[in-house]
Amino acid sequence: MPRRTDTRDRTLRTAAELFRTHGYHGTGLNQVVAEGGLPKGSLYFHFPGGKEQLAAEAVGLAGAEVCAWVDRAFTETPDAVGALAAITGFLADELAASGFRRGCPIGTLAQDAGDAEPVRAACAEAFRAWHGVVRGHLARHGLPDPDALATTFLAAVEGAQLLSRNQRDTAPLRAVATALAPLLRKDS
Amino acid sequence: MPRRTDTRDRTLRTAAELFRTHGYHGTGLNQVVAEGGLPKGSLYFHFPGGKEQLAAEAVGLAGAEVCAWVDRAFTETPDAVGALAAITGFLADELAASGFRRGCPIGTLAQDAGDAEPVRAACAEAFRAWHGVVRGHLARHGLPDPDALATTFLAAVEGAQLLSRNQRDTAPLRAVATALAPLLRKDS
DNA sequence: CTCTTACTAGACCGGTCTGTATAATAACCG
DNA sequence: CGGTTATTATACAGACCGGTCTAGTAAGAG
Repeated sequence: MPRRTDTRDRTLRTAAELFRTHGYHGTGLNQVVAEGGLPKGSLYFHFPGGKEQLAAEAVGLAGAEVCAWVDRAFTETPDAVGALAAITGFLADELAASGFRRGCPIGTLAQDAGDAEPVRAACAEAFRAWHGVVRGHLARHGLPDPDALATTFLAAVEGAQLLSRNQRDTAPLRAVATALAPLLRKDS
Repeated sequence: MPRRTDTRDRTLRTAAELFRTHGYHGTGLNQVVAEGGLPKGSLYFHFPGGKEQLAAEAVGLAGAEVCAWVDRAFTETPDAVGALAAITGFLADELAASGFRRGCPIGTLAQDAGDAEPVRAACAEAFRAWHGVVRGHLARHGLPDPDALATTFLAAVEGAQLLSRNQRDTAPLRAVATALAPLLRKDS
């Protein structure tokens, strides 16, 4: 039986947008419905698991998009330093454009939806996939200990987003891009 | 007029503990009162600014403690590499001991209390102070570009806490300690 | 003892939260 | 046409939210 409306998808995207801005507990389902002009009656039809399922699926969606986008950043630049610069640069632009309101769709939920196990698991899975992509590219460039390096890459980018958003200043993202560069050169 | 009870201080500590565990919106004031065995009637006597003031002051308190502790880590170790290892090691132990429940008292609130301006400002101030301490020590060790390096230090530690907590594994904190070390040696 | 001030008890407000009813509508299938 | 399934409308339950209010207790000052 094929789906006949796009309500489910629109719900997911509206929710993802609100979650990354206001966090898990800071976002109400009524808010999601209102913001997206969505039919309230169908919320628990499409997501019988309630808010937790909604958030978990939103994280899954965002995670896949981030992975694809990071992968593209690495393939479209000659080396890892360029990829890092592209990634932090894009994040900085996006952050500033939103008035420093929208955070990372995964990191934000990872912080305050830790008690909702399905959401936590979805975030962990997204981070794992993201880490795998970065590690693969670092290894391809012949960098030493790509596993720990990829983890540090992720942590620094995630932390820099946090700092930049909180301080309403893209400086942390830019600082990470420059300070981390030496680790991403072959001769380090 | 001197204070006659320690209620205010106990409220602050209970709130800080709950906030770093469940986040800003995930923590209710009734919960704070119940958890700490605190007099509900006096909540708005001590904190007329309500939840926002409570959270902002809790962040201030935690921020000062973190600063002092980081400063000690740097003075008690011969070089920056040792300090980073001590810091991440302690954080990993503390995190694991709490069953991966308690996050950074500043970072957690910075994520999901961004709309509560006083709380956001308190977090920004705490990060600023923390950054100042680290930058000072890195400069003292003669490291180049201590400002950006300190920012990266902070971002990586904060991000690693996020990852470790979410994945219920101290590996990210340990990975950051090893991968970031080359940047903290004089001959880098 | 009296008075002032610091503090607490605990009920209560309107509002919002997630989640659940029941029933209506709308499309496809035979 | 009838029947099945997909989807939505709407009202509401029950709990909890942050915050306010009034009344009162108790400790120090004079």
